[in-house]
Amino acid sequence: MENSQKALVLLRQIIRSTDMQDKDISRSTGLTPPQLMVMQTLRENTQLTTGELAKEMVLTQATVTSILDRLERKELIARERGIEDKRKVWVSLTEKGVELMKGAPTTQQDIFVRNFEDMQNWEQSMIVSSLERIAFMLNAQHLDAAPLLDIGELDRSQQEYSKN
Amino acid sequence: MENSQKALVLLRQIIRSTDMQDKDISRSTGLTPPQLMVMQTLRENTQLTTGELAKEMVLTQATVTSILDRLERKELIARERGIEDKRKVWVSLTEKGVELMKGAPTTQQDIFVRNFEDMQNWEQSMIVSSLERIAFMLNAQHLDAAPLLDIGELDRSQQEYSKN
DNA sequence: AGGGGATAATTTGTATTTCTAAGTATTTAT
DNA sequence: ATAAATACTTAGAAATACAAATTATCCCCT
Repeated sequence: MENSQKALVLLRQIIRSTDMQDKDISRSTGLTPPQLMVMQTLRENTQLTTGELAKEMVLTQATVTSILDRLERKELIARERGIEDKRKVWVSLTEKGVELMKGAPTTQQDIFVRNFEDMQNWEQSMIVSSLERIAFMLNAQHLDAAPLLDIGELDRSQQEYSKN
Repeated sequence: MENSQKALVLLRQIIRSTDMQDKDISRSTGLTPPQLMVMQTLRENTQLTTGELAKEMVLTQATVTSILDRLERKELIARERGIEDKRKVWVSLTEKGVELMKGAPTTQQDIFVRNFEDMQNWEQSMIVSSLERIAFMLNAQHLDAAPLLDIGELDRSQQEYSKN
């Protein structure tokens, strides 16, 4: 098989694995995958606005608002109007939210780190630079391909998420 | 930063990029992301049963059934009762489905392949073996961690996707 | 042969995600 | 000071996702 095909297959495997892991964590925390993603993002950033969360998760603000509604009802996050800019809403984990995220969610990362650190240093470096290469390529690709794909939008017949 | 942390960050970037790409393709084909995933899976496998699709996509059969309903309504896939085992339902792309998948969806992969093939051979090999390593690790990890995470299920208070 | 359990898919019912469009409040720029 | 832009929410609708129940078929065992 071509190297490029191998890489594509492996990438799909990697994405599938992380997807399954996310579902494991979802189940063990009692959160849905999007809710979990909000929690994870907040764990790493302390405080974010609704808009920043939306951008980070590649979702619309409206979507994030509704996910936050549910997390707020469960008292896992708190919303706070901005003082300096009152349009903004700052979101952060509550005590309870921090507590929940202390359990299972870290486990997976810990296992990864442990396995990763068992490798020889040269291999770690090799992997990091490979991942850098791939990440860069894929990122550039998204930017390049978006305009290309828009050409196809002219004649699509069954458009609109909300109409299928 | 630690190598392991770098790797984690890069993996997240990679997943985010592919996620954005999928959304681009979704928009250009007029399919939702899950619908697209069914189509892509079928493009690679010619014929699959509902259950095989569900397993491949890490979803329940019920969910896949409802996605298939909509794709069938659009005449992009066809269902056919198994002959040798009548419980099974074989799913495949229709002419129209194949046609739709010929456009945009391949573009992204083509760009990837083109970029990948521009690299030196030694670098291609390096990346492939790095991805192999990561894919293997993550896969093993899912299997290892699942039982661990189940322990936490005993005292979870807000369980169940369908009750949040 | 023929019943009981397992398997494959669907149906049902409900919560959640996700989007677009419209609306509100606030800030910024002219 | 007013218009445009920004940040977020609300409203409404389609799609996704699950568990549980149902239907049909298969397979095994006595």
